[in-house]
Amino acid sequence: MVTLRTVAERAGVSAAVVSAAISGSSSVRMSEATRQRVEEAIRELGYVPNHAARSLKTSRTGIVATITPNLSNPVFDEALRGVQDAAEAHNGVVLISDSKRVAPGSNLMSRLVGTGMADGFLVRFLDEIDNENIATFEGRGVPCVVLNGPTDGNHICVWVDDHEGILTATSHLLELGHRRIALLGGPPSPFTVDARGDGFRDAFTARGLTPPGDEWIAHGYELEFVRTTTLRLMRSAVPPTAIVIDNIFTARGLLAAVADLGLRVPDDVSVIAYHDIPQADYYRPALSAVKMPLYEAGVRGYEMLQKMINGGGGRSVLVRRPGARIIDRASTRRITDV
Amino acid sequence: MVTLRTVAERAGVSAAVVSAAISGSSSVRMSEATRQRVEEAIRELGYVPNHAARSLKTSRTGIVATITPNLSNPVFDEALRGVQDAAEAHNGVVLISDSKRVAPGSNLMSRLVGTGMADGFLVRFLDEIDNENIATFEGRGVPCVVLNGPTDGNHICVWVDDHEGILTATSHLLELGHRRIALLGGPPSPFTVDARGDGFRDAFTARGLTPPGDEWIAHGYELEFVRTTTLRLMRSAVPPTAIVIDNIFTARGLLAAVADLGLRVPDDVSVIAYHDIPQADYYRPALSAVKMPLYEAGVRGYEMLQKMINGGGGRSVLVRRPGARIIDRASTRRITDV
DNA sequence: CTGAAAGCGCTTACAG
DNA sequence: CTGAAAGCGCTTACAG
Repeated sequence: MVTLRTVAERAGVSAAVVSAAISGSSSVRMSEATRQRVEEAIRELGYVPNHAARSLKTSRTGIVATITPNLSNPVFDEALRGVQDAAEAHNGVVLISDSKRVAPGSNLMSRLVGTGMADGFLVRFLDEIDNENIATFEGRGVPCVVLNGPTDGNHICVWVDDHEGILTATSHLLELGHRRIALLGGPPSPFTVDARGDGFRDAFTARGLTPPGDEWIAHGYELEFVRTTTLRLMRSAVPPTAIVIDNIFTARGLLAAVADLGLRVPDDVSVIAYHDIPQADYYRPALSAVKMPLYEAGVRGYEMLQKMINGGGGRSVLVRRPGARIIDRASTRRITDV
Repeated sequence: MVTLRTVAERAGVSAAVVSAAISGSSSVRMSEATRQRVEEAIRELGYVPNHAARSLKTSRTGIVATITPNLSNPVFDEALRGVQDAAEAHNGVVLISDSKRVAPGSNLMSRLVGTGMADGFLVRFLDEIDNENIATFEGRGVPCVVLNGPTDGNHICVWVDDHEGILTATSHLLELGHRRIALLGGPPSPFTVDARGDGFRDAFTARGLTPPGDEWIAHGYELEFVRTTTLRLMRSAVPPTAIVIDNIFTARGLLAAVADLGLRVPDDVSVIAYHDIPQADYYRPALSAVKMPLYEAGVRGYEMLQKMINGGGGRSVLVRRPGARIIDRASTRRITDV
């Protein structure tokens, strides 16, 4: 194995000089000629610093762990891309874990927390398990940023503005003439304030309209829940003419139900999905969606976590730039009379 | 910070005893009473061994890195679940990376390789970039197992039997009476032997039938490629009555093209997808698919990698248990005359 | 401008 | 059955 020592000997300098040449430490200065010699030796030997030794000494790993409920849900993928790009820019590495495996008290959890394997955690908040995990991190003083959590709660959260997002989606439908609109899906809110429901209702009240009652708002995240709820909604005496579905991944459950009833989108129901994914173009009809700054939230989450790792205080933030944007495809239509 | 020393002092023993109590090393023996005392001290202090110190000493991290082209492709998700479960069983941790970021010569690549951040790599093989990455690992003597590679090539590969899988899908269509069948999608084969194409053709020849010509076989992995190819195929003078699509994720491109032509599945074309995902139930029509032992391949890949990490020689293997299985949903139909 | 020394928190022969 | 010592490969004051 090639170590610092090997390089130092080859270059005819001490280990301290090699170390400084690599990390650019200011406490050790050297001539340009020396630096050149060291760099040449590094190249010739193919030297790479040992990660374990480095982090033992510095108490930093450069690794940030993300914990997310469902790896193959493409909605989180975009936020994750932001996290990864930010990490790359900071010379960091991202360790991705599935929260089903990082249950509180699990083997993996205890290996991750407190061993110094990672400098901090980015947790996608969805349900009670995540909540317990977050508490575990915070209880041990491990830096932790929550993605998709309430910014007015007890944790440091970074996410997009769900209120604005759902309001934008709903407003789009209202402007197309729809009045009988349902809000479907989205995780059962673990927060005191239900940002999604409020956004939905506020779109109506801002226009002087009475928002639909609670029977038009359903919370749940499973495809099967979305499917059966859509069935119930569309079979009711006065069915909705449009549905806001959170999110585009679970929209498949809605689409299946509509097809099973022999109905068509957008002829019989308009559909707009919360969050956008590239594949939406390939749905038939292509799904209209509201695009949120998920990528930006990922970047911001990483940066906030770094700040906390470096001893700075964390602060919850709602990422609002760029704002919610309608990506109009083919699943909504204008209606004149109902 | 609570260290080994703190625990040793609390328990009134030396550091060596604490270390042995934790790792079960056989070189140090102790009385049951002593072990109890140590364990109590560990519990009281909430001690967790420092990962960096441990791996510096042992040259093992317990971390395995997986590199995969597309995190949100649900097909790989199942293999990844296998990898993660196997890791959990071995007290290991899985670090997941996106291969678009681990480009050869990239920052991330050089941080991952040779620094000892991970003990070994599991690389999902798809294109030229992955190929270069694999070469980099092997060139540096870093243990590496390739998922989805050719078992008769130069690398240590673990994957499922694509020949059997596509043969099973094709046979299913043949048994339903189809003769004009196309094979669509799948990565352009980087291998000398095209297992998928062979499986397709062998299904015909095994029945004494002449397999379709090359114009009925298309290789490509992008949704757009699948869409335009389907368009071309279905618009030809004598279109196929059935299509085998590799894989179920790119099937969306096919479905979009069929819908755009005003055709219906399975009335106008039967469709069977290679690889199965839970969401297939929610496609309309629900997509029939061939389920492969992807989970098992993930487990096996992890285990093979561990063997290599421990100095054992690796060996390419095709995971064949359980064998390819048809999950019959609603996208294929029997035809009597064409 | 450069080198020698201490030490990060562990594990593992080795000595008693 | 238990303890003292060396050392994994780095970084960082500190001394020259």
